[in-house]
Amino acid sequence: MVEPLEQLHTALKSHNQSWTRPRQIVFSALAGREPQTMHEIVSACAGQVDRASVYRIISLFERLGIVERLQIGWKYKLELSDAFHSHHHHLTCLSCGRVIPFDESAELEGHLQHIARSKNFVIQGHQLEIQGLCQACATKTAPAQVHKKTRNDMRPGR
Amino acid sequence: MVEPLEQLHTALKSHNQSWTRPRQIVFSALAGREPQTMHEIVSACAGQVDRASVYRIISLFERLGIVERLQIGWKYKLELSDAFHSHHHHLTCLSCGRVIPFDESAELEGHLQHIARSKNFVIQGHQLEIQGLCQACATKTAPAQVHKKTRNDMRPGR
DNA sequence: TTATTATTGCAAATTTGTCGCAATTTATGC
DNA sequence: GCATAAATTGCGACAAATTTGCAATAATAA
Repeated sequence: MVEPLEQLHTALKSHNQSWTRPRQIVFSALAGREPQTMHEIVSACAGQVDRASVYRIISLFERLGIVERLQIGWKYKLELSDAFHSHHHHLTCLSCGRVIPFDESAELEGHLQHIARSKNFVIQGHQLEIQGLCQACATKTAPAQVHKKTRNDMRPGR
Repeated sequence: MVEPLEQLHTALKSHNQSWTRPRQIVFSALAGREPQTMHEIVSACAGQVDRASVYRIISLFERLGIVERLQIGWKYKLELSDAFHSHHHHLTCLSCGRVIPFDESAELEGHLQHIARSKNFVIQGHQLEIQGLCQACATKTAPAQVHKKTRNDMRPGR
């Protein structure tokens, strides 16, 4: 198995991008973890990489296809992309916020191609996100309800 | 066909939520239009509903499943959800930004259920977004490239 | 209507994301 | 290696987006 940092090095080099310390640090903060919010990444790099640089680096990584952002309810999170993980999607629990990755089937892939063709559309990427309740929450929680008394000037569920 | 506002009334009532003027206005700003940015919605309600209230109302609508947000490149947009439209997804052109809606097939739906079951997950909703090039752009545009000299402290996307 | 409870508007505070520019690091060619 | 050119960072200042507290106002229930 290839070292993740090696892979980053290769990826940067192949795009004529510099191999720098901050980029390694940001990458490491992402590697092998659950998708994270920008805030979490910035915190993880605190003292080592400036906030503005984290943004610039994440932005670069996105353009290079090294990281991908996914929408988790109201916020977004970032994770290393398929080249560094395997292509997958997520089941997000609306109750506890847990993110469960899953692989996509060949049939599903085929469907997308079929849909795109019918619209004369050339697919370059896709996201599939499913929300619901994980086993733990499904059993202990009654179906989510919005109660009258509930404060509602807060964001919808993670 | 049911009046959209009637439908909103029913939806709010069924959740024990108040039927208020600001909510009707925000709803109307959304009804029958393309997905919009928060900014566009706030502008559409200018003078009628305060910005903070628009945020609170959209947030409520999301929790009630009245609106859904979808990621368009770096930004997000909001649209009325399936109950007020029909259930569908989008093909987004990375070149011109056009959004092409499409319906999902029964098979696709079946796949999702199958995947969820294998993880003991109860589905409550899902999003499927596809990016690529629409017919017009696919024919006239060469595939995007990342160049060395390109400034990289700007956002990716389109 | 009146009393009670939820929702709004407003102003102010946070949070997030950007920008310019000098200081520092990488990459390159001896 | 070492000097030089080019790219990347850190910093401080901004700007935009989103949230909050609270008093005023509108909606609901009796």
